[in-house]
Amino acid sequence: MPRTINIAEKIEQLRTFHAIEQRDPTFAELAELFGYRSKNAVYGPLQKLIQLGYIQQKRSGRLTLTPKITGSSRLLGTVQAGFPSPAEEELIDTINLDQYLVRNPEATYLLTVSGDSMIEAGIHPGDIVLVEKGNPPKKNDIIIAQVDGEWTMKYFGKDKQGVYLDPANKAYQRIRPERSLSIGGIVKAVIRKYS
Amino acid sequence: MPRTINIAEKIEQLRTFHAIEQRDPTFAELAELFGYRSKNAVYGPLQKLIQLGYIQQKRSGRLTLTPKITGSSRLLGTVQAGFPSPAEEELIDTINLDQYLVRNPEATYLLTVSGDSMIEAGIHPGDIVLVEKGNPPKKNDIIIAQVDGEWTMKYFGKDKQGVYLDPANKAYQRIRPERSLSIGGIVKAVIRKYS
DNA sequence: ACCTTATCTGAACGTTCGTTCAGTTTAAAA
DNA sequence: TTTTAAACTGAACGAACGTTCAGATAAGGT
Repeated sequence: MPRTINIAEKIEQLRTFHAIEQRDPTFAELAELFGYRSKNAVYGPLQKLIQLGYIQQKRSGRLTLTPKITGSSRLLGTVQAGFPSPAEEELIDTINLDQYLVRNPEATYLLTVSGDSMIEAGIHPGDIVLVEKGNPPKKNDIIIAQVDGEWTMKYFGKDKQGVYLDPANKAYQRIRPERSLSIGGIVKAVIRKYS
Repeated sequence: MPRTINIAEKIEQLRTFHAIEQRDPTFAELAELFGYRSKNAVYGPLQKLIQLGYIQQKRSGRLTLTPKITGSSRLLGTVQAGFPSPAEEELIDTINLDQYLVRNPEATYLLTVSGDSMIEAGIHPGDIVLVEKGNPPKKNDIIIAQVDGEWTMKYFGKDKQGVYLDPANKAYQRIRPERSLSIGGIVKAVIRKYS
C-alpha cells in the first residue's frame, strides 16, 4: 500500500489559513498549505475533507470552508463531566454561534434588556435577547410585546379571559392588555457578555 | 449631473446573494446582481460599499463580504426604547455573534452548565458558557476551575489566606482549594437557547 | 434647449482558476 | 526483494477571474 495521509493535520492547517486570510482557499493555496508541489495532489485529501464535512465544493468548482473549520468556538461537554486536556482538543469540531442560534436571519433581532421584570427567568438588565419575529407565541414563551403603547418583555399566556402577560419578578403583576397588544417577536435566546 | 446610485438597494441585494450562495461574489456576479451589463460598472458602487465597510477587497483583487452583510442578527436598541417598525429596518447593519463574543477562537470553548451553584448569577442548568483560556482571572470573574480533582464553575477571589471560590447560591459554601487548583478558563459569556 | 460629466457599455488584456492527463515516486504488501 | 497501487509531479487546457480603456449613454445644471 502507498502512503497514508494525515487528515487531522490538514484540518488544523485549514483553520490556520482561514484565521489568517479570512476567506476560502484555492486549489493552488491548498497545495502550498498541505506541502504539495502539484495542485493535483490535493484532490485526494480534499475528497476526504469534503466527505467529513469540512469543505464544500460549489458548482463552479470553487471551495468553501464549513463552520467546522470557520466556526469560532469548540463545543465540549459539561462542566461536571470534566474539562478536556489540550491533547484531547486536537480533533474537536468548532461551531458557529450564529448558525446555532439564528434560524431565520431576516426575522431575527437583538435587543438589549433594560429593567428587571424578567430577572427570575435569569434575564438581567444589560443582557441581550435574540428575538425572532413571525411565528405566533405559545404559552410560556417569552415575548417582546407592545401593550397599550409600551414595549415590554414578558411570559406569554392565554386563558378563558383572554391573553395575559406575566413578569418573572414578584414585584410586578400580571398584565391583561386592555386596548391593544402587538407582538414584536419571541425570545429565542439570551446572551450575557462579561467585561 | 448624471445618474445617481441607490446604495441601500445594493446592500439588500448583497444580503440576498450571500443568503443563497453562501460565498463571496465575483465582479461578474455583482454586475448581474446590480443589473449592470458590464463588469466595469460595478466599480463605482463597489468603492462606496468598501468605504462603508460592507465589502473588503483582498490583495488578489477578490471581494469578501463583511459581517455587516453576512452577519445574521440585526442589533437594535433596548426593549423599553421601542421596537422598530419594518420600514425602519431597511438600513440597519447586521452583526456576527461569533465575532461579537469570541476574541481568540483558539482559546475559546463552549461548555454546557450542569448544577445550580451559579444560579444567583443568572446562570442556569442547561445554559452554555463561553470560556476563554489563557489569561489569569481577576476578582469576581466567573471561572471554570478544577479543585482537588473536580471541575466546577465559581466566582474567583483572593485574600490574605489565599485563593477562594464562591458559588452564586446560598445553599453552597465558599471553597478554599486545599491540595490543588487549576483554572480551565474565564467565563466570558452565557448563552441560553429556548425551545 | 444645450452642455457637462459621472455612469455605463462592450471589448480586450494578462493572470489565475479548476480540471485533466501521462508519467514518476513511494511505501506497504507479497 | 519484487510487486503493486495509491500518492504525487509537472505540464497543459479552456474558462473565468480582476482590471483597463475608449467610447456611448443619460440625467442634472444652466
